[in-house]
Amino acid sequence: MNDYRTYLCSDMRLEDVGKEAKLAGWIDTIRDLGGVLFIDLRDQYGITQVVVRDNEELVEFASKIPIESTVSISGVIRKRDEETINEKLETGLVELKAEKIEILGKRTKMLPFEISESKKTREDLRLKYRYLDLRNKKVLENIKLRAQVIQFLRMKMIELGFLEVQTPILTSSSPEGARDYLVPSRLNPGKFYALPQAPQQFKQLLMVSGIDKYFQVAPCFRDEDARADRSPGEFYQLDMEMAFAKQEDVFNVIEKVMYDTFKQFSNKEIAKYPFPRITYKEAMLKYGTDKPDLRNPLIIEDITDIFKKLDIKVFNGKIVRTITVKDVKNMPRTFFEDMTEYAIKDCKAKGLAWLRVMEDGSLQGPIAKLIPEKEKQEMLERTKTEIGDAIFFIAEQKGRVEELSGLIREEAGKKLGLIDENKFEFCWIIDFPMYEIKENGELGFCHNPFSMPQGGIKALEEKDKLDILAYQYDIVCNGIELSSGAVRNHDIEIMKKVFEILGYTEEDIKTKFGALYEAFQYGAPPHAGIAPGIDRMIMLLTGEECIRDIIAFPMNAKAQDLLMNAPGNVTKEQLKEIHISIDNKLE
RNA sequence: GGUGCGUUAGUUCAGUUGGUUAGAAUACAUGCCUGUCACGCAUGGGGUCACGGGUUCGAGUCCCGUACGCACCGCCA
Repeated sequence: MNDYRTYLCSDMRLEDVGKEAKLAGWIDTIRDLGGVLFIDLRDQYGITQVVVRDNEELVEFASKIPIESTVSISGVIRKRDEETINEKLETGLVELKAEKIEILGKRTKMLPFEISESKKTREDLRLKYRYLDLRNKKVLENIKLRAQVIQFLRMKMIELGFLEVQTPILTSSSPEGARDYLVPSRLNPGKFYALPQAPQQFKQLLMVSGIDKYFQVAPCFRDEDARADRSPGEFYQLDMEMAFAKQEDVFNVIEKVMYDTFKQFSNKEIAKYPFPRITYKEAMLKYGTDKPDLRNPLIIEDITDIFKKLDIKVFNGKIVRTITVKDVKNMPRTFFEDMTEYAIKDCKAKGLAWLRVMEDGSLQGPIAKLIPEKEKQEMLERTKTEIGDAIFFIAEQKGRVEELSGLIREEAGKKLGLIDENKFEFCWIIDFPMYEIKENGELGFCHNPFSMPQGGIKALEEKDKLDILAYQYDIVCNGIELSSGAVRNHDIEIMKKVFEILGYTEEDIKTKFGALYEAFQYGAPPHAGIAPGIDRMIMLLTGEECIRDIIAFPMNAKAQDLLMNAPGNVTKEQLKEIHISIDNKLE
């Protein structure tokens, strides 16, 4: 290959025995046995054992090289003896007998942590020395997988006829929900660019331009707080949009891409597409969430009507939902007590009623005696509860009842071991409402204002506002929301009406979405799209629970880059140039 | 902005009811060892117990505050 190496550390095989060779890499370990010593030499691709012997001077020299230094070692490839073969290594049948060792980059400082143990090390330290953390094979594997996944996604999208178009990073602030990152403009004093929260408006404008199928591995920027599965600051989406397309057209593309990608990079079982389509309303009722984990077989039922006929204090005036757990006759009473404690402590519920159906058909549990025989039978039948099963009861106000029953469903599924970790279960959540009542009691958009309302102008004029649905959908996998998407509203008249309902004028639309508003008056195609989160896909594929583990140079929870010291201070001159002065009170 | 948990050797951790010289593993240094592969063995150096205050005869240990870290809530096309 070149002066440093003629082989990679993963490549030597039996057929190479006898050849002169040169390897370059990092010293992973040195095993010094006195007269002979072994070096495990590591590069991105693998590890090869180097043996140093029969040369006192070279052995002495090698034994003093600090591990994690970079070296170039030349010698002859030899076959390992039968009893010294290492089956754990790809290169384990051979080794390089060193004749010359050259130190290329000596490690002169003490390592802040052991490379092989870096995943167990304090996170801020790992991030500060990320380049060392990335020497760890397991950490590197995630970054390699990420590269492969992104390459595969690109290839798939191109195969399906999509065109990758890059959209600006320096753009204007958009009223899309999250906080913007702002960038001051030197040439335009007092004015600011914003980094895109998503290329939403650009991709819709591309549709108006005549781009038929757009996609982009798109960086997105949002100034919001982090979570374990949410990187602060920046993240990537597989952004896509299709002209002359409806909801099902988007589904067909994404189902193929998701299925193929997950099939390609995971051994877990994936249900073949079409993925189940679940309406928002049904999801909230049956799973208590708009991002259900379908690996969990438990289903929530509504039996409010049965309790309406009775007069039981804790249920009166409440919506009553149940979760039937099958075959729990051998579960100890503590299971039910633990569930109740979970509901009260972790979910801030007032309580959690439950009933179990005993061998003789009798009911046991805190509310067993309060329910008359007729209603008992009706309840068991409706919830398909049989001997050996049990029911949990969730009684709450609307809104809260969904949330709480969703949490109970999730916890019961976990506790009973019902969740198959070897599966990916995708689904679509469809028919999101167009509007919802916000916390301040006012009507607002449920998702985003770009979505096309179902039923058009007619529905907007005639229907109860809260009953109006949008062509708005989410794709969910194992309880994780990968993305939202929508059929967009490309009709100015409908758009005006949509905003008018919330009290916005045409002027407001012009101010907020000027470019789109204008463009849609020059012949816009109906279009639809979606933007699955790439980071979350990779988390699912790697099984990592922390988003930082699948990003090469992640920021910490406070959106700081500990390696590069960002955000950092700038000089007065720099500030002056961009017409910014810092409020002294902040310093 | 709020809540919870945490902070002891370079690193990962232990440290009993508050008790006298704060330990282990690993890393590091030195030495021994000719077939190891997480080599082994021996010896050694290494500590502002996060910081500040308080209680106490005595604080790594109990209390209060601060800082930092992580998780969660709020927030999040």
